[in-house]
Amino acid sequence: MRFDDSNRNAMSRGRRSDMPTGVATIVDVAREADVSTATVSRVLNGTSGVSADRAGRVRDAAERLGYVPCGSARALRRQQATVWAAIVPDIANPFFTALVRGIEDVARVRNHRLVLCNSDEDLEREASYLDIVIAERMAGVVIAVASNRDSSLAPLVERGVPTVAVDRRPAGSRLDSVVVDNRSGAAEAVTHLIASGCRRIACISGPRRVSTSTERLDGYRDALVAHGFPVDRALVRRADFKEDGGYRATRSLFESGAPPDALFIANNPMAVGALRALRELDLAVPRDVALVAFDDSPWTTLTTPELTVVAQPAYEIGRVAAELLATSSDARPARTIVLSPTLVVRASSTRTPVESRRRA
Amino acid sequence: MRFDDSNRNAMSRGRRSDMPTGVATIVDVAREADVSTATVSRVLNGTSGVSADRAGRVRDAAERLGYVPCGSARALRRQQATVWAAIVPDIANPFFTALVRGIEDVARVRNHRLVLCNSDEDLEREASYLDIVIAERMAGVVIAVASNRDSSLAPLVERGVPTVAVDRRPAGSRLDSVVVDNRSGAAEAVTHLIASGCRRIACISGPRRVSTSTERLDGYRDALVAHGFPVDRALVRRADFKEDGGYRATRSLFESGAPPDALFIANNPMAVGALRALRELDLAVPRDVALVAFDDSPWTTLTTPELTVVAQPAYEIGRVAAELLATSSDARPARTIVLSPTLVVRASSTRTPVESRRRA
DNA sequence: GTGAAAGCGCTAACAC
DNA sequence: GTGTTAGCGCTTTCAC
Repeated sequence: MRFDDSNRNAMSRGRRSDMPTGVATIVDVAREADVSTATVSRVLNGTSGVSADRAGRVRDAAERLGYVPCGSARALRRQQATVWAAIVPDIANPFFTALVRGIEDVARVRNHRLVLCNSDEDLEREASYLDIVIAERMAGVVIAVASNRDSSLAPLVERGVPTVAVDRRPAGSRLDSVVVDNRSGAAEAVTHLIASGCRRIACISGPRRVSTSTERLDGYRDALVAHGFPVDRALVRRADFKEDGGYRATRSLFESGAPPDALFIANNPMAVGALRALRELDLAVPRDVALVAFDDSPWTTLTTPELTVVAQPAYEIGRVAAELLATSSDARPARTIVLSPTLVVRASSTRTPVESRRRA
Repeated sequence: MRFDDSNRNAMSRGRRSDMPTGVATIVDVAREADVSTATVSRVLNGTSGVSADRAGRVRDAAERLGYVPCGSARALRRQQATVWAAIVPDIANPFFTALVRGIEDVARVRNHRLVLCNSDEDLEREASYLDIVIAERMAGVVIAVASNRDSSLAPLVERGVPTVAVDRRPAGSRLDSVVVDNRSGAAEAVTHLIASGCRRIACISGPRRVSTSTERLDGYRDALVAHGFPVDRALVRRADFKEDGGYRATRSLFESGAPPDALFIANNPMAVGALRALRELDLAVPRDVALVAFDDSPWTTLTTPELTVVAQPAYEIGRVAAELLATSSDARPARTIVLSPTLVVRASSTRTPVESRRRA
């Protein structure tokens, strides 16, 4: 079949006129500009070596027909898409949205499209998105894994898909990654609670399968041990990093015989749940319970009292990860970049001596 | 070139063994299973008419090679991808994340992929995402437009891309859409403020180009007029639907000669900014200023006082929109589905008579 | 039931 | 500079 005997284009170009009604292809543009498809391709891809006259005609024709090159055909031919994927476990968590903004901004500058995928902390959904990444031959992935162990990044690595891990560090894979020093951040938070006079500090951490959970819990223990406090298993809860998990963990802590006088909560959504529980239990912060949570967010200064948090440089994590992605190559060895969190002390954790010790 | 003289596959299959190291194609699977590519395709697409024996061999081979069909090639051939796009103006706004969750859940059931795009209320970014939708020949779009007028959905419509508008209603296009009754919701909120004894009710709305801004402002005016209040232009601000805009509008309202005694704020991020401003100005809610905001979110019950809001059924909007998208066809006429918002009265707007009228 | 082969829209050799 | 042409990997007639 030759271009000129194709009747496809009669259809794709509307009934009577030259108005682009269907989908214009490169062939339509070529015919409209009276050049070859190669020339069209060259003009539209900025390849040099086309006369100004013809280039102008091509651009006009493309404009007139509302031509948008077909991404699939292009990707198929080039064996490479320009799309990046960001896979995060919770799109409603401000930490991850800020992180995504960081990726986005780099992607735009680098001329990459970014699509966002929400794994919802679910391995199956994550796997299905990883399949898409492979199927669409995407140009790169930034991922906060749903699990350090089971997240099967292996297929990506095997196929040489540039991949950067953020926030959570997948076990055993030699990948570029950008994380924060969770352990120190947590230790600093708990040390601060100790300094505020808290004695029974509870920790609500996340699921075992996620590195940040474990590291933040380790930091909590470090601080207790460093100050000669016992590490009481009854004061530790593993929740799911979601609001309801934080709520239930908090209730369970206070419904036990010996309630805590402080809460260290390992992420933002769980802090929302915890605060809800404390309201219901009619417990005042910081008088009855002091509180420090991981991750800052827009609303943490709107509560009464304002929340003390371990703030992560979320936007920066995303930005750095995307830069790493943009410059990734088999040549250079995998890098792990560790950024530092910052303890932001506000009213929820500062207790005057006279106020404390209400409960033994 | 025939299949068997292709040396591409030698490369794509690793150095020595059958281990899938590069990217396996349908040809690899066909060879491995000793069938034709047509048969592989039939098996993997569930087309009937393949013997159990061969089907089994194909599945085994695909499994063994870690074969993932190439989305571009498939889309190119089928002239249709299965991907849906959701384009929203602010990914950090809980309203939109909830809405996206609604879309996601339907997409999964309907076997569509969903990618998320953040237009950031920016027409240029929105346009660039619309280009992608066209370039990738996506199967459908749910969009909350950045502007009713200028959002150029026309290319989508011309090309017959199934499109559903949510939250904001694009002017003049005959599209399926799912919105809430903003005007009534706003009127109800303002009526409630009036009933609480507020006299100088200010409104912080969004940009002119967005329908929700105008509708919520109209509702505000409706309520004032209905109760014989003057509509004072000095009490109306147009901000940008973002936190800083809410902050600045609030400061400007209170730095004017005659400050309001109540604030009606047209979305959630601006409410964050407003609350921040009120804190700085040392104004107490609801004593000095009563407050009602559009959109509920996880933190609205964590502030002191809790926030009175006009809650939208965000998840439901997304769900309905996606159902509309799934069942869209040229055959049926465009539908507009209007859902109802709910006024949730909390402490930020309820003022005891004795407390009010501090300022004339 | 099964395979051969055409061709989706594009880019990149390769010819001229 | 410009055009011709061979496929990228897949689905889908069309023959058998």
